[in-house]
Amino acid sequence: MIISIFRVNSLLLERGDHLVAPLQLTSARWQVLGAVALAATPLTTPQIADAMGITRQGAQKQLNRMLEEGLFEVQVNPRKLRSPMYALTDMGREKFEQAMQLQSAWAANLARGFSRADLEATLQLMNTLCTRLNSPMPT
Amino acid sequence: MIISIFRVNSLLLERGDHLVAPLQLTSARWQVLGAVALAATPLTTPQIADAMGITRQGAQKQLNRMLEEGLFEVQVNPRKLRSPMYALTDMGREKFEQAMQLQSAWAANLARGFSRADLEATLQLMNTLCTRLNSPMPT
DNA sequence: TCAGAATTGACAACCAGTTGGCAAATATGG
DNA sequence: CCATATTTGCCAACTGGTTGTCAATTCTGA
Repeated sequence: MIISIFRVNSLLLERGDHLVAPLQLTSARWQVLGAVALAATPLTTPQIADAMGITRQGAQKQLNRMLEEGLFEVQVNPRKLRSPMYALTDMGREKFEQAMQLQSAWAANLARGFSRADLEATLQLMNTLCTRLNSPMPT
Repeated sequence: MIISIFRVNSLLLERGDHLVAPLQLTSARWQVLGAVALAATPLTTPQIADAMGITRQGAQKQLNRMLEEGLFEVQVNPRKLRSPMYALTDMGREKFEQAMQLQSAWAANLARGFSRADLEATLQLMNTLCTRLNSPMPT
């Protein structure tokens, strides 16, 4: 099953890349957009990294590039001058909307034939694996 | 659920790396070992890449390094001089055995509390996703 | 208050994988 | 048999992500 997960993961990334390529996006950028779009307030780099489950440096790379591309704008964080908060620009919001639209058709097609219960059972198993993989950290 | 899969995947890789680090392995090398160990006969680079679901260049990189480390040996392919076949050395076989031993305890712990049916249902869903992600290739 | 700890951004080096180009070897069809 | 197409190995550049280091900022507690 682990190997299946590897396989599905790499296929999802590959197909996801193709899906959003017309929008000048990649899976990675799309995830960053999503992290900020779904948050109630602008986020700092470390918060975005946490939300994505990657390191802050990895998130920073994408952020810096997407800043230049005009998808994000920084808001000075009054409490922490070192750590600006990132918010979507109108352009960024629009990109995300477009991506979500493509994605919903794609996901619906992938999920066809599975019941809600099937999907939820799988999701729950995944989440359990997540917590188990996180908890015992025998450094 | 897609995001959960991303999360589980990255955690599995990270933990897998830690698991086999004492053996001077990484998840990637371990997968290459597995591809060859589980095959009936020695494999060529493209076959290994296919088995792993990566490109031949990616597989080649690992193979070249693991050749130097003595985990693999090449057998001249009588039909195709350009494309040697890779077989495990005794050392390579031993490494793989050690990794499998570590892995079985790890996997059992991850899977605790789930019934065989749960796991098989999830596996089947994953495999279905694999085939759906593979089939419609609107280049 | 202020010394030490933790957070954060920037930078560089690295890993795993991809793409693309090239040349050599192999396969295929007329 | 031979021209052409495919497979294959190698090389280089790139992407996304990691680790490590450094310096600047912020937080904490005595």
